[in-house]
Amino acid sequence: MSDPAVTPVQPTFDQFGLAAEILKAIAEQGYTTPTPIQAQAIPVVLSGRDVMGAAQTGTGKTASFSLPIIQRLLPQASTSASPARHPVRALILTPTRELADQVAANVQSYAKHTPLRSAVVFGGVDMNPQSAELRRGVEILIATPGRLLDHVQQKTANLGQVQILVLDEADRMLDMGFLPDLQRILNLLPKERQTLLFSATFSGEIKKLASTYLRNPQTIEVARSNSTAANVTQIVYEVAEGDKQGAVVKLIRERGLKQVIVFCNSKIGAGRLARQLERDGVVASAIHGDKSQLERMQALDAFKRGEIEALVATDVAARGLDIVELPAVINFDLPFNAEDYVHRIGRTGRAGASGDALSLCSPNERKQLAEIEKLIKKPLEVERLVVDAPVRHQREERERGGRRERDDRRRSGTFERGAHHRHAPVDDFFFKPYEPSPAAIKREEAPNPEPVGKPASKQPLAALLGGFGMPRKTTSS
DNA sequence: AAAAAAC
Repeated sequence: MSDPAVTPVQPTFDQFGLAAEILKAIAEQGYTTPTPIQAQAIPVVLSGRDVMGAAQTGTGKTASFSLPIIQRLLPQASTSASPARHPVRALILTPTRELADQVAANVQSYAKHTPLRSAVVFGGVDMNPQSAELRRGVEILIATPGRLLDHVQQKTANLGQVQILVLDEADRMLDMGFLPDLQRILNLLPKERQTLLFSATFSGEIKKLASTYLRNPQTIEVARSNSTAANVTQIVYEVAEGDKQGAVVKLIRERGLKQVIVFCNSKIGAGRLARQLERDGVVASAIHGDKSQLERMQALDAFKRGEIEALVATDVAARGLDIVELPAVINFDLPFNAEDYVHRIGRTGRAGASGDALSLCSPNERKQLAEIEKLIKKPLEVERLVVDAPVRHQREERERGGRRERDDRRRSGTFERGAHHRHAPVDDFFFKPYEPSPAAIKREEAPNPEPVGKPASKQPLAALLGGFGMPRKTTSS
């Protein structure tokens, strides 16, 4: 579908007629050439038209709306200190707090040579500093919906003069059940305004939202939706569920990964994996919705500063987060929602850099893998990954089934519970035969040896070669 | 099925 002829002269930021203060900030950020979405969106936003934008994160989407918004607000910018002279004129809504924070940092840097003021408000942190900042007056407000409505109720935010609204990651906001909040916010805004809607996909719901709240929008689409970047190498490793942790350590060590996000499907799983990685000598930290906002921000900052090797995350970090030049992401679990796969691996291979997306797939995740391949319209390369010293306790606990005590889960990861390890794992055939390496033998002699499991010879060779061909005994209905 | 987001 893409037309190779449409890559003419290198465009520059000068061509848009942006103010010198903005161009200066862009240059200071080290940007010279607009990305495709920027080249397309900036003129349209400057013209005042509504926009329906489809763009992956990592395509320069934030600048594509921030820069022209700043330009459009600039002529009205007041240097007056009076808060009344600084009503909210542009409102940017995002689904997650981290994304709000990040967009705000970008806006701040683009507007730093202008008199425009920006602020960010989101939940999980003290409202008072936010209220104080809002009272001082801001032209550009970045927010998550819930906290914004809170401020509206407290009368610290007045949306009556908003001229430009941005709905960033709109599909995500709908997924997260923000529609009622969005509707309430939209009803507070002037009808006469410019609305920019960005979404990874144009689902029926998104189209409905757009037809209700956008006026004659210009559609902008860069890179087909649901596609994955060509510069990202995707590998799927088939691995038994209980060996995933060992597999992560192995991948990090073998590939010498200094900065990697490891995605898990559950908050408990993410917390547990982070602790286990730490025990294996990987500097790791978890980020998920049960962590306090402070912990979340600290983990993210430490990761960005390179103080953490592995950031173990739920899908709170799947979208929008921009960590420069992330060399790799690992999917510890395959996401339930195939679209989330695209978002997760969008964390690597940013802005032309190459990246690796490494996914662990256990036998019971075959269906998810198939869904992903269907969505991205290409088969994924599947390799076997042999883990020398499998850590089996997790799987055993799970497969012991009903006998599990309620808080087993929380304490899993403790090796000391030897009595619980007497059952042989049932799905060892997955990557057998098991040939212990010297390191594995050493570990077998360690204080709490794991049973190695049923001899592999009992399993048909086809199971080994075919890998995913074996049906898994269902453990529940 | 799980995650996210206001107090």
